[in-house]
Amino acid sequence: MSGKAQVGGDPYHHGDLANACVRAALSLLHDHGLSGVTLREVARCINVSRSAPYRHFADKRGLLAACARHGFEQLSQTAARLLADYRTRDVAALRRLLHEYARFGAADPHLYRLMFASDFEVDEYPDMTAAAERAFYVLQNAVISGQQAGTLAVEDRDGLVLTLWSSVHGLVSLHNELPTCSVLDTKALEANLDRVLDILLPTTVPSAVQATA
Amino acid sequence: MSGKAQVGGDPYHHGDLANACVRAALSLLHDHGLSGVTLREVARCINVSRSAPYRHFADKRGLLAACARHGFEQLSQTAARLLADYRTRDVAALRRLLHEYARFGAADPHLYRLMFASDFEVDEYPDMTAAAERAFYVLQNAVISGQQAGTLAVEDRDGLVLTLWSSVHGLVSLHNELPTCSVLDTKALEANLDRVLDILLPTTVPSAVQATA
DNA sequence: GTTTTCATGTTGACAGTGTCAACAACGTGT
DNA sequence: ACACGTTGTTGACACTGTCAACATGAAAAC
Repeated sequence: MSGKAQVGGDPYHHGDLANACVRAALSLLHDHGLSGVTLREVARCINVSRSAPYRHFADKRGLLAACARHGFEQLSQTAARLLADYRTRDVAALRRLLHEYARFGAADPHLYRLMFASDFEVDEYPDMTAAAERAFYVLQNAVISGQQAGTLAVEDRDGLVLTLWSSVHGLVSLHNELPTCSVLDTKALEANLDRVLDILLPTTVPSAVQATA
Repeated sequence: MSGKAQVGGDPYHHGDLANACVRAALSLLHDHGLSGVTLREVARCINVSRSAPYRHFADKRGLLAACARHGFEQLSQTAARLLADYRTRDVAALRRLLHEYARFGAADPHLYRLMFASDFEVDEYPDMTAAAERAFYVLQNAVISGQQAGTLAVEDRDGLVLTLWSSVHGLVSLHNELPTCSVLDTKALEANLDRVLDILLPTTVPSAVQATA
């Protein structure tokens, strides 16, 4: 039960092979795309034989699912930290959150694609799905808080959550996959995100702009 | 120069191998996903030797890009036909178009993913990119027409196009990739699309009902 | 009509991959 | 001290993308 965490002396029994595999796979994914992620290359990166990962993952898809899960957890943690830092719960906070989401998606397009466009079956990796669900809860709560703070007024609140998430996800996806498409207008991702949010979150400003003013 | 179109007698010289490859690949993609699309299997489907496709496509990616291109062309043709059938150019026509887009994306999730989430490089397949651009043009024109008809009033018109497309694309993507996600509320794709469009395209119905009135 | 040429299809071969069964090394409880 | 289970290794297999060398047949040149 001792968490020996690879002190370096033991060539056998790596100590933390599962996490090491995920880290190596994430690194390969970031640098060389999905086609660059090979079980054999992953093993090579961490100086382990080619089929060692099979003691920790059922197959290659299992490792990739673990990578996607890691991505979702990183996303929800980042978002939760951001929301914790800023105590205010108005539209400005929601916008900050969505910008953070966009930055996350743009920072590692290959990982983002793995998270949102790899053909995992519906109930194949419940851990991954749960992690994804947790990330969405953070966004949903931000919208609900914004509404309770009175700066968001909509009938179909869950519809707004759905719309916001679809829009931002779609925008990130388009920027990552078709960056030269004319509809993106050669603008940067966050500039376009602001255009989208200006339409989706009209600041109903006339009476009171309390947030940043 | 005779377009002999495979009369069946000639086992050699297929006659239309390039298109046959694309069709077979599309069929395999639809039925078995991307991992089921194999050059060897494609060749097998059309009774041709394994490396025959190399006379028509530089490599496997080339064939896949041709499939994606086919998808984009099908999309823009469907959309253009729809717009031609209905002569009206109001918000209702725009909604019909976006529903058609959603139906297209849901009809073949694997193809949709290939079109919007396969790591083709930016300038790698100009034909495919051009076909994609043409499809977007149809949508853009529908929005412009809707605006000219007076039923759409927005400041940033291109921003609205961007927002609509991001939303619908994102929604389709989420439905395809994470169909059980709670934010989708177990509703069908087109029901959720209506929720999104109710927010994005407030009907400002003939007489009154200013959205935030 | 013969011959040349060239696009198109075939076969053999190779390196690389995911995966598994059989084996080896190590930590651990008895 | 010793058996055992966990973890890592090696050999092997089927399959893949890809290419060079060869085969075929239709059209062009003569």
